[in-house]
Amino acid sequence: MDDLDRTLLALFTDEPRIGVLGASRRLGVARGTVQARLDRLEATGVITGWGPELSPEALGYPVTAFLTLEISQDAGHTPVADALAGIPEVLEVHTITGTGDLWCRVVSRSNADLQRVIDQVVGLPGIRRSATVMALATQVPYRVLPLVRAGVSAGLARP
Amino acid sequence: MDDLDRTLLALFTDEPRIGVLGASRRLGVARGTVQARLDRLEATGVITGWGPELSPEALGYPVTAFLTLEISQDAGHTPVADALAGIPEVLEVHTITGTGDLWCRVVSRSNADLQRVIDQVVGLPGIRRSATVMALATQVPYRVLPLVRAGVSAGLARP
DNA sequence: CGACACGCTGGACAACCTGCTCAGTCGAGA
DNA sequence: TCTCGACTGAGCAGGTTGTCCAGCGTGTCG
Repeated sequence: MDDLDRTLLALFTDEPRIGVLGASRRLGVARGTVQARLDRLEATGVITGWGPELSPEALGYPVTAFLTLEISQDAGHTPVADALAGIPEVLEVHTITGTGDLWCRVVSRSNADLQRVIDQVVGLPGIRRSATVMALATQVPYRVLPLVRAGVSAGLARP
Repeated sequence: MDDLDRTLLALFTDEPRIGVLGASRRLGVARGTVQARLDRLEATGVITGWGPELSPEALGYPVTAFLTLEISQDAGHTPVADALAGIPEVLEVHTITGTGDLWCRVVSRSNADLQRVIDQVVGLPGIRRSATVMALATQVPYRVLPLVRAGVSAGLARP
C-alpha cells in the first residue's frame, strides 16, 4: 500500500471506466505494473469488488431507518440475523455493544411502508423489542477513499 | 425496471467482469439491448457507479462504531457535517430523528485508536454530546440486490 | 563484496471487446 | 391501420485485455 496504490484507488474511484491501460498512461507507469497492483489489492482484500453500486432511493425505497433490536436471551444472534437476512428491506445487520443486541439498516417505500417493514422485523421469532431511528438526510454519503488517503504515512494493509 | 433489468443487475453483481458482450450471451439477448439497459439504469440513477469497493478492514481499520451526536442549538447541521466530512475515519453521516441530531459511522485502527477518533469528533465545534455504540460483528453485510429481486411485481424506478 | 529475489519497464502477440451504425422485425397504443 | 419504441442481428474500425518475455535497478542476505 504505497503511493501508487493509493493513487490507483483514487483514480479508479473517480473514473471507473478508465481501464488498466488508461490508468497506466495517466500515471506514467507500465501497464503490467497497474495490472499487478490491482491484482494484489484484490488478493489482499482491499478491493472487495467491482460490481455496480445500486441506489435504494432510485429503486423506489427513499426512506432509511436504523433499528436497534433486543433479542430474547435464549435466541442466539445468528438465527435472528439469518431471519433478518431474509427480509429484502434489511440492508445491513451488525451485532453491537450497549443497550441493544443487533443494529440494522432498513429501507422502505414510504413512511407508511416503514411500518410494514418494522412489523416484519419485530415479528421474527427471537426479537423482543426494537427502537427505530429514521434517517432524515444524508450529510456524508458512505465513502472509504479518505481512509486510503489518510494512510499516507500510516500502517500497511498486511497484518 | 423489468425482469431483464433485474437479471442484469444480479448478473453484474455476481460477475462484474463479465462485460456487456458476455452478459448478452449469458442472457440470450442482443448486445445492444444490454448496452441500452445499462445506460438507462445509469441514467435513472439506479446504478450510481462502478468503482472499486474498498474494505476498511483490509486498509487497517478493523474497528467500526456508530456515534449518535447531539449538536448545539445554535449550530446548524451542515457546518458540523462538513467538519465531520473532514475526518477520514468518518465514513458516513446522517441527520436523524429521535434523541440525537446526527448519526455517523466511524472506523479506527484499534479499540484504543477509537478513542482518538471519538475525541476528534467531539472536539469539533458545535458538538455537545456523543453516544458510542461499537459494532462487534457483521451479521449481514451491506447489500441492495435483494431489494431489486423483491421488486418483481412492485413499483418502477421512474417517479 | 557478490548473489539473489523482487518489482518495474517496454515490447510484443493474438484474441477479444467496445462503441457505433444500420436495416429489419415485432408488439403496443393511438 | 399507422406510428412509435424497443429489440435483433450484423458489420466495422479501433482500442483493450491477457499473457508472455528479456532487461534492469534496488534492496536483502550470506
